[in-house]
Amino acid sequence: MAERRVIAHIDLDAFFVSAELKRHPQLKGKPVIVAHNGPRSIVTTASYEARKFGIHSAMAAQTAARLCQEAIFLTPDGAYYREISDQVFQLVREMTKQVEKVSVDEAYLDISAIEAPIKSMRKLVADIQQSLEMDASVGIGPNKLVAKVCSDAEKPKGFVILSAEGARIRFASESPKLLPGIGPKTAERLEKIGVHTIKELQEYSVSKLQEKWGKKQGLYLWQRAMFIDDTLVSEERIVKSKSVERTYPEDLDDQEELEESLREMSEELSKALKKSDQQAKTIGLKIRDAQFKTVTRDYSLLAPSNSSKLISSVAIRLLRQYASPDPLPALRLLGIKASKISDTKDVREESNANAHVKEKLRPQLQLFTD
DNA sequence: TCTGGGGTCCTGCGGCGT
DNA sequence: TCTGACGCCGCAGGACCC
Repeated sequence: MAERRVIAHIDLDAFFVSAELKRHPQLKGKPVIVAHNGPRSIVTTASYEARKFGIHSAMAAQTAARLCQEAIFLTPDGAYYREISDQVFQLVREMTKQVEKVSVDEAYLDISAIEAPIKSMRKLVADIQQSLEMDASVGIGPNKLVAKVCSDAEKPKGFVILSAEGARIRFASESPKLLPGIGPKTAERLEKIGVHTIKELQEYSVSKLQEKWGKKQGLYLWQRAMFIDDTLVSEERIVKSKSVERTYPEDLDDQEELEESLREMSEELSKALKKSDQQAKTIGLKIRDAQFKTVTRDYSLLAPSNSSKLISSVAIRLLRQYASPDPLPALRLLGIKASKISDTKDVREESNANAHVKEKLRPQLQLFTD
C-alpha cells in the first residue's frame, strides 16, 4: 500500500528584488524593477510596489518605465543571487535532504517522513525571514501539483495547505491556465472547445481530450484539473543542454558581425561545458528574424566535443546554410545550443582526440574549409 | 506594446536498418 | 531483388517553465 505523501513547495517572494533590498535597504517600499539594460529587455522581477502600477515579469522594460516613471531599475546580478540562494537552501537542507531544487528561488520538499511537517515548514519560513530577511510562500499537499498551486495562491507570504479534493474545489472556478503545464496556447485551445474553468476541464471527457491532444497529453490535461500527480521529488537534476543566446539591440544583417557574434557565444558555451567537465554531441543554432519567427537547426558531431573552434565552425556553417543561396535577412537573435551532453570522463579519449579530424572529413558541412 | 535568456519535454516527420 | 512493416534515431518546431 502506498504511503501517504506530504509534499511542500517553497517559493521565495520577488526573489531578485528581495536580494537587492538586502544590500540596498534604502530602496525598501519603493517600486524596484530588475531588468537587463537595452532597448529590448524585459522585466525579470518587479517589487510588489512596482506591481501596483501594472508592472509584471516578462513585460517590456520600456513599457514598465512608461507605466511607472519613478521606478528604480537594477541590472540582474546572477552570481549574487546564486549566493543568496545557496544560503537559503542550506537552511532548507537542514530540515530535509529530500529537496528538489527547481530554480534559484523555488523547490519541492518531500516532508512525508517528518514528524510535524506543517510546524516544521512554518519554522523554516521563519528561519529564512529571520536570518536572511527573505519572505517565502509555501504550499503543502499530497503531491507536487497541489503544493505548487497552493504556494502561488496567496503570495506574498502565503501558507496554504490543501488535499487534492480541497484543491479541486478551491480552484474550480479559475482558468485552467492556473495549472502548471497549461500555458496560454493550451488555454486558448481549451476555450475553443468550451472549457473556461478548471471545473469544466474536470468534467470534460478524457477520451475527447485525447482525440484532440493525443493519448498522453489528453490524459495529462485532465489529471492536472483533477490535481492528480504521482511524480516524485527528485534530488538530482541532470543538465541535458546548455545554451547561449543574444538578442541584438537592433536587427543585424551584417554577415561578418553575425559570425563574430557566433564565435563569441561559442567561446562562452565552450567555457561553460569545460567548467562542468562536459562535452556535447549535438550543436544547434537558433535564429530569430525581424518578424520574431524562430527557426532552429541541429547538427550532430561524430564525437562529443567542447571545443570552441568546433562549436563556432558548426554554428557558422548552419547559419550560412540557413539563408543559402540568398543573402542573410536581418536577424533579431542568434543562439547556440549544446545538447546530448555527456561527462568528459565518459567520452573515450581516442574518439575525442580524433573529433576535429573526423569532422573535417565529413562531407555535409565541410567544416574548416575557409 | 513588445515580446530576455536559460532551460525541459513532447510531437511529428523522414531516413534508415532489419 | 523488391517491398512493406516496424522500431529507432535525428531533426525541427512548439509549448511551457522560471
